[in-house]
Amino acid sequence: MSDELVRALDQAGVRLTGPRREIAALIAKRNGHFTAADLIADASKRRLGVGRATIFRLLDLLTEQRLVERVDLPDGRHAYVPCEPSHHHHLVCVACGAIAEVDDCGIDTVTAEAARRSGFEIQSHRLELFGRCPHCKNVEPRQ
Amino acid sequence: MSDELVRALDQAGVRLTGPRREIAALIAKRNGHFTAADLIADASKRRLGVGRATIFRLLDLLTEQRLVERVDLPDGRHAYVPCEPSHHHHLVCVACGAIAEVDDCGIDTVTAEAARRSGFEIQSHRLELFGRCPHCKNVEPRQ
DNA sequence: GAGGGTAATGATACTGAGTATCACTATGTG
DNA sequence: CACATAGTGATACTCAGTATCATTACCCTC
Repeated sequence: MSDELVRALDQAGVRLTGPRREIAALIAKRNGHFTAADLIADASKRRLGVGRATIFRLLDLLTEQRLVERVDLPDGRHAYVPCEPSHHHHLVCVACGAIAEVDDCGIDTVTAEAARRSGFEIQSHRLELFGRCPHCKNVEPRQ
Repeated sequence: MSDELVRALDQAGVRLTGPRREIAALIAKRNGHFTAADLIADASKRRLGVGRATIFRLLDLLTEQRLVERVDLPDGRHAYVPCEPSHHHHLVCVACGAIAEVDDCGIDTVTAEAARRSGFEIQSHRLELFGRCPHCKNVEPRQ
């Protein structure tokens, strides 16, 4: 649950404050991606006295620590995904918001080929896959 | 030049208005990516009487027609890139902003593999590569 | 070429995400 | 326990993008 995030924050050498624990719990309670607005809504719904600014600050911190990654949804919104701090890519379910992680199965050959053709020196890349997760695929077979 | 964009707009069955021609010229004059804010600044610098709303509207229209594509920069900003209306990916030079297009050299095998492992049904994907273009690679060899 | 229906425009005001500031609070170290 | 200071929430702000609406100008028809 949220323990994992809290533990990681502790190791990062930052203070373990009440608001941070509460926000971590909110994040743990969501599965899949969420937006900053989601967390702000959650917090105000439960009347935690947590300020908007604190939520944005924690998201920045978590992103810096690579405990969370920012994903740009196809519609341009920014979402966050709690994840392993290693390099990988995300599969986003457009129906329910579930997220799966994939390690780079073969992407390196693609980037190498692109570099060869273009003459660019590639430093980083971002691959995002959008579709339907196993569950949603069956529930609404097509749409 | 901007003729290409204007011609494409004509074919799309929309009106070829003065503001649209002027914005198309601004886009043509930039090479590589640009943000909406760039165009707004250009327009106000030249005292074209073009409103902000019109610029956003034309960007939407161009995006719809696939004459321009939106790229999410690593820092979260939204940029636009004039490009061919076929499916492809972008190489973005982080130093000068130049853009190169690459067709999907092998990405399909990657998405197929990811789908197999995760059970997702993949509908679309987005691959963005960031690095240094051949010119910038040589000018400042490392940084 | 003129007339007219209507797509497009620009001004204005609005929304909503994210940031800056700053006095106050609470954490964890010594 | 005391204290330095990281962290907080309230507030106000900026900036991208959208909605509205009266006015303008395209371009189709004649």
